[in-house]
Amino acid sequence: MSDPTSRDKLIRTASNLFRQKGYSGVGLSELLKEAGLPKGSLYYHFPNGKQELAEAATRWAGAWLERLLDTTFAQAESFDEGALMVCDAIASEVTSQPHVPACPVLSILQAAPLEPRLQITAQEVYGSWTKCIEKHAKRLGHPRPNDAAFSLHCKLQGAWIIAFAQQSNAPFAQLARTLDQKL
Amino acid sequence: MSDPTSRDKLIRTASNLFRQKGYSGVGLSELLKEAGLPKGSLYYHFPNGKQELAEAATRWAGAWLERLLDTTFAQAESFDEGALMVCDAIASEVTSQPHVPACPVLSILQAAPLEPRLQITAQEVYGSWTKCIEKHAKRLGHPRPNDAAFSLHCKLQGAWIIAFAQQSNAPFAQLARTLDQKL
DNA sequence: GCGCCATTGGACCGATTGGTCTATTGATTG
DNA sequence: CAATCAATAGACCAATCGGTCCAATGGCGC
Repeated sequence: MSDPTSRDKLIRTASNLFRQKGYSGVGLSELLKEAGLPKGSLYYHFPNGKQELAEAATRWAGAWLERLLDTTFAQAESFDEGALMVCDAIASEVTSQPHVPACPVLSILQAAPLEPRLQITAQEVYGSWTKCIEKHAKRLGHPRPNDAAFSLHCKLQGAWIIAFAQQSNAPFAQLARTLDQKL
Repeated sequence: MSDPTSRDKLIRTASNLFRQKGYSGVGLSELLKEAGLPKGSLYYHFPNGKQELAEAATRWAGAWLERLLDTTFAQAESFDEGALMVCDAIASEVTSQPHVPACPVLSILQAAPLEPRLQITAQEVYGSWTKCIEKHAKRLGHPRPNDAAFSLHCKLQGAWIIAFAQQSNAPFAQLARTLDQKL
């Protein structure tokens, strides 16, 4: 059939770069040079070009984070404990890289006015995360699963953005502390 | 001396556009056309071009939001009440415009790897907000002003991003609800 | 009315943008 | 071996990018 490593390489590289510089901040030439692939490969695997690649990269990274949320929460015995574990999990994932990457959705968010499909993608990926957290909130017997999931999602997003701005995982550490104090 | 309306017009227009499409998503020609000014004016008022304009626009909008935080919290009689009022205040400001704008700092955040000055700007503006909230937390007798300020800042940032993605103020309404329930 | 200078207007530049198109490669078939 | 076709390689394109530069403008002091 086809070589999965080439398409995969494009998605991974796109995800990395977009999460650092944003959709509009990354040029195709830069992306392809980083991936070590020619332009022909991009438009073979993604006929709609940059937008289609960005969507695929965001969904790919989005699914990865959803798995992280799901498996982490699965080990928790209470919602509060799960929230804390998720906070630590994201913090360590984010800091394991030389450059602290932004949330995958953030990369395409500001391109939404230009590319309507990306706005839909962003909403769907956000929705999948909230739903995943809500599922575990329900399972762990939280009285208001939906509100709890939304609240945690908000806090994580906020901490992630501040961490990205500071290029440090300190905000995640502080978020963990405030979660502990129920602030 | 000089006409303040021209420089001002550039800053306002830049702030609006950057908060919709991000720093890299806005071209100079588009910006100048929107402002109704020629290129000469931009480089007269901002010799360092786009980057300097973006920094000025972010600081300008940052100071505006700080005033909003300050005056809103000043009317509160408890930290929790202040947090709720601030949430509502931002929500109504954001929804009063045809396009829900992102947080001013977000516009330049993804350009930080390219323009180091903008990263410093982002950190300073974020810091000014947290400090402002912390000041009021202290005044209102909160036991942990710093953690409380950070936590509220996180929640607001998170809700703002989700509101931007959905182009709706519903996330602010839900945040207000979860604040009420101390989630 | 004249000269000065802050400001504007916009032509122009090389570099880069996202995208198209065709020639070529190379592994897999018959 | 020949034919096929998925996949790569990269030349090429018009459009736009951010930035430079200088001539024209216009209000104000003399």
